[in-house]
Amino acid sequence: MAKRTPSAQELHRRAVATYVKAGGEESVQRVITAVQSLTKKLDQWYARQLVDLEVTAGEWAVVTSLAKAGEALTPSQLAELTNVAPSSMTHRLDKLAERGLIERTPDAENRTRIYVSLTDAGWQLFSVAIRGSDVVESDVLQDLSDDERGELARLLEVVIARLDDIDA
Amino acid sequence: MAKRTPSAQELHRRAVATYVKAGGEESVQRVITAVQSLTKKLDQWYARQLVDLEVTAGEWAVVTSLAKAGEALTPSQLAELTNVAPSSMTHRLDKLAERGLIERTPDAENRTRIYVSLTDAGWQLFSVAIRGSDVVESDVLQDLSDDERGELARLLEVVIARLDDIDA
DNA sequence: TACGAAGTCTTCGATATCGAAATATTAGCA
DNA sequence: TGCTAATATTTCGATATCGAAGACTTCGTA
Repeated sequence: MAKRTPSAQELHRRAVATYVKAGGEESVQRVITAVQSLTKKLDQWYARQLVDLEVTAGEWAVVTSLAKAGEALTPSQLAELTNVAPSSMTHRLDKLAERGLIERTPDAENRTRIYVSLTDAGWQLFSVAIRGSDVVESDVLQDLSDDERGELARLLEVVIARLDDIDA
Repeated sequence: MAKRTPSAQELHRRAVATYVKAGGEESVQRVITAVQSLTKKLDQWYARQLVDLEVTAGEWAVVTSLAKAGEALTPSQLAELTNVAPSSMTHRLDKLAERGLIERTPDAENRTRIYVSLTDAGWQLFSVAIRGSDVVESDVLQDLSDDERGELARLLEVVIARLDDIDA
């Protein structure tokens, strides 16, 4: 390769500069860009871990959504939560059901509706994957003290509290 | 729908609790989960904006990568940057070239290599989209003071500086 | 120079995703 | 009740993506 790959830090600086030049506000772009770069890098690591578990990113999104919800969800809700078309969910659930990770239960009260829930095997897969990724995530945050982590989390949570009020 | 959709804040709390229960560390999961939820929500908004511009998320990833790089990139580099298989990039670039947003230039020194660059139309599209999304992003951060935005950016940049040293 | 290994992009067949239409059920209301 | 609209899932055809293999070029080294 002709040029050495620039550091993540350098890429971040360039990205912010580019967005500002294109008309973005600096104080906004510094935050948003940082969040995006972090997610992109994390996604690359998750992708590798998922290969080992023989689960696609889309299937994993379904498993985590169910785990986080703590209750059964419908295919449409899962499609919304995982940013995918409802029609795509059908096949995805088929594959997950084949592997015994989820199960579909018809709603007795509304026969157009189906509830999807994690099986024990699904929970087990979730737990194994989380413990694996927690190791990497821990490494990523190693330069932040406990106080700084708390402050970072607090600031992000302020932003999250605002999310529902926008657009609608 | 049977139950009201829970707030983003409530979803975040549940998510952290779930990850901790599955074996994750709380100070880590509070941060990582917050970053993920924020990105997911942003992605949903970007998706709508991109529909208006008649660009897919994958095509947009190529445009931003080129804009941020500030120089021509090869298809492999673009595939790496946008988390996609190299073979998928071929067709994506075909579509972008058809629309006149990018152009391919063979490398004179190494004939196996092709350089991809943004056309003027490509830059223009980028600029329009950034100015549009900056509005939403500004709204998202409206509850943070300038000092808080600076602190949030600083903390995230500390994390980013660590990214390259992990895994390799 | 010669030749095998490595690098880069594309092609190919299989699979996943999308948006629109089809199917079926439920809700609202005259 | 009966009719229309809304809701929820699936089916279908077109397109996008993937991993493996192919075609070509360059590199390393004897």
